[in-house]
Amino acid sequence: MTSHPTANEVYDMVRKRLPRIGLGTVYRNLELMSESGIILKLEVGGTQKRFDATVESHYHIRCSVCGKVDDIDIEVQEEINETAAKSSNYKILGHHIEFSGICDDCQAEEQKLH
Amino acid sequence: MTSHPTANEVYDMVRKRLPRIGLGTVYRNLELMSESGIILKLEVGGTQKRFDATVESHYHIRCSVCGKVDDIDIEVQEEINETAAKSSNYKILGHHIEFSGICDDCQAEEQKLH
DNA sequence: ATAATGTATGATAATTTTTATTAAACTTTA
DNA sequence: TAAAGTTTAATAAAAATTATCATACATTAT
Repeated sequence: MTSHPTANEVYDMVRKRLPRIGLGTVYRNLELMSESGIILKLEVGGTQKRFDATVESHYHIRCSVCGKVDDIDIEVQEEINETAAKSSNYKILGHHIEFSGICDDCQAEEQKLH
Repeated sequence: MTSHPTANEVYDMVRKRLPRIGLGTVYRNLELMSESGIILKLEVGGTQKRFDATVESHYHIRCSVCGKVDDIDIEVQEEINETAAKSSNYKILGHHIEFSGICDDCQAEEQKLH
């Protein structure tokens, strides 16, 4: 899937097929899958972690109103890691860009109120 | 300060001066201060939120080993918001870059083991 | 087949982090 | 200096995640 569900949202989806599955099983398998590189665990803004079926490097945008997370399809900035390495004594491993904005659904909601 | 303490770390620091202060008071005031723009609330990777005394736009790096968060002093990419706006139907509000890496302390730790 | 061993599960408890509640202490205003 | 307003510490509650463990399920060996 292309959405970025939280563990609870995955639980709700999976339960439609496997009604007796436990939330712990969902957490455990999401963790195992992200450890083995099948999925990504996103530590984006908000209170919950989110999971991403696309493991190739890409960026995200998070709606400041509803918290929804979507992919942002812009070019990955490979060179920025070297730039960062020059002005830091960390060994740079990678980077992630998180945009914040208002999704079209929430923009429409806002319009309704005026 | 230039570090990026969690609420609990702030609590520990403040308690040295005000031993009877409560953790709730720390959370409440950090929240109020970030709402009014005196400080930043960082929603970076890891399980806890962190707070930043520097409110001017800048980027961060997080140590994958110990979780420490530092500033990365590279130029802020103003134009990237417009790039993102073109390939998204979100109304873009801003962005944040979080690098991941290994801090010098943890690099030194690693050396010790060899 | 079936017994023995290994692995994953659901149920539940425990932990961690943050937010909410509230009576009392402190401040400001009248 | 009394009344009203605000902030606090203490505590409870909520939200998210991780740990525990007996049992169910699957695999392998006999």
